[in-house]
Amino acid sequence: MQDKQLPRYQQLKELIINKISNGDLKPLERVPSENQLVKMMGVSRMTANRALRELNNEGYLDRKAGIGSFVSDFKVNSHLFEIKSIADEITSRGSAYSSEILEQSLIQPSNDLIRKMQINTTSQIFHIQMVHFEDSIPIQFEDRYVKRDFAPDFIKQDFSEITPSAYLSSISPLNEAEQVVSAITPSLSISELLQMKKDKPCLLITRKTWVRKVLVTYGKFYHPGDRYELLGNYGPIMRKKLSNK
Amino acid sequence: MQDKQLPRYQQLKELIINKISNGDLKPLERVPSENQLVKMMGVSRMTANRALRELNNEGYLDRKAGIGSFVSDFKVNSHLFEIKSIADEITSRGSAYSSEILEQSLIQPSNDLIRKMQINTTSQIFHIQMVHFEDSIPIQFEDRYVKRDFAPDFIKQDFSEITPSAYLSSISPLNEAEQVVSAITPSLSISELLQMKKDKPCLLITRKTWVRKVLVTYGKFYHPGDRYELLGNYGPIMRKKLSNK
DNA sequence: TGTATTAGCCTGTATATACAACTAATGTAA
DNA sequence: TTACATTAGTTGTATATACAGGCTAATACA
Repeated sequence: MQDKQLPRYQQLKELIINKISNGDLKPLERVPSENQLVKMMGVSRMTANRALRELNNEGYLDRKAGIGSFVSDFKVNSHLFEIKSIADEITSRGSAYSSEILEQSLIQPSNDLIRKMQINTTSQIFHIQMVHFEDSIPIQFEDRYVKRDFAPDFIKQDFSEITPSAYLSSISPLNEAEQVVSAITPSLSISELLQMKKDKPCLLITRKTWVRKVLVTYGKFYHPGDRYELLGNYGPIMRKKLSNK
Repeated sequence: MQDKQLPRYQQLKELIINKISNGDLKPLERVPSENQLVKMMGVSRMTANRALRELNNEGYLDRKAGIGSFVSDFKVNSHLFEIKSIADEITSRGSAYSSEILEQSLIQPSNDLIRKMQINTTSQIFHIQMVHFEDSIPIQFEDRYVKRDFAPDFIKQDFSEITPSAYLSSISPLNEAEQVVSAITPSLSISELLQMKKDKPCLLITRKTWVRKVLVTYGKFYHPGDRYELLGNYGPIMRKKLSNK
């Protein structure tokens, strides 16, 4: 695909990111030190340093002088939060997660969708609609489209076991996203799905996600306004301190 | 304030950030090259390189091999968007900006505010309420509190000339923020201020901003749901390409 | 045994050096 | 004039080296 090779620090970074995202390296697990990378990978220490330092800045790792580098226990506050699965979010609050799937199909995209997803007319698109519950209370209605080439087995998945978001992340780390947040009055059908009172507002998140500059999913996520808030941190990543025990 | 001095690459970064934020360096303007910084500042090229490279990663600069480094014409999509002044946002859309100030005073904080702003009971806090208009249509109701020590002259400012957000940024670059976005049904008074129809939803942004780990402002920003959307980009910053002319 | 020291590993920073790739401007030859 | 080559300045990457400072565990010593 890409004819010229990436710089070595970038190769190092991707190697480590891949090990994190496929589970080879688990949160809080130790990652090779700079000097180990020097020996293992045949790079200079400064190159290893740059790779680890940037992964630290990007929130993948936690580093501490005198101790070492460790996979970050992130996904909570990180700038990657938008990729976080709603199920993780709910369970991390100590609540029970469940879901109900309304539709899961392969469709011919409408003209509107062709424009929004920047595809050609012959492409086929997966479509899923489901409701996510926190302690049996509906917290999100998900209406998502996924490019078929990116996730050819999307249709076979059991999304009561793994959320679409988590499944897509397992295929490849989603590394770019754009989201538009707005407040709307929901349509009657959505209002009923979310068990909302009449005329109550809805937080609508419209999100596009890219992998290597290629758009792979487009989704709308409706939340009851009185049951959901969207948290964002900006600036230097507020990272958990490493415990010293 | 801080007893031990910052590393040199960090000093370089802050020097340049300050020149950008106080207008010494304007968008698209050239910043000293790495070799110029070597001569001017007496650092090695790698140190200058690190400073400029990180400023590039953080969205402050645009760099191009063979050309140079330039102040980013950002504030549109950048991760710093939350600091952007609503006035800039409106004028950059080609609309006319105006505002109406409802209150501007020095108050004794309530217990609730003391908790939210992490202050002690003797502190005094500035309070401002105003409405921002786009082409004479209300687009935001701002309800903001500001620490007195951070901006002692806050009360004297004419915020029909400069928005509170822009004024605070001019004192010191705000480098950390947390915002919570929610959808609410506005109170009657806010609904009237924003000239909204009854039962229409409101996008509420609650934002805290820090300077060097110290919270300086706490504000609530109400937007009519049908007239405002919040855009966020995540992952590698999507930066405008430099034109080559 | 208990305590202090030391050795060794870790990250963090800083420098000097080198080469590659890109761009703009200049000089040169057809 | 035009086309091509050269040159100088820029960023991008990579290496080798050095020292500082944080932390841990082994060691030496009382």
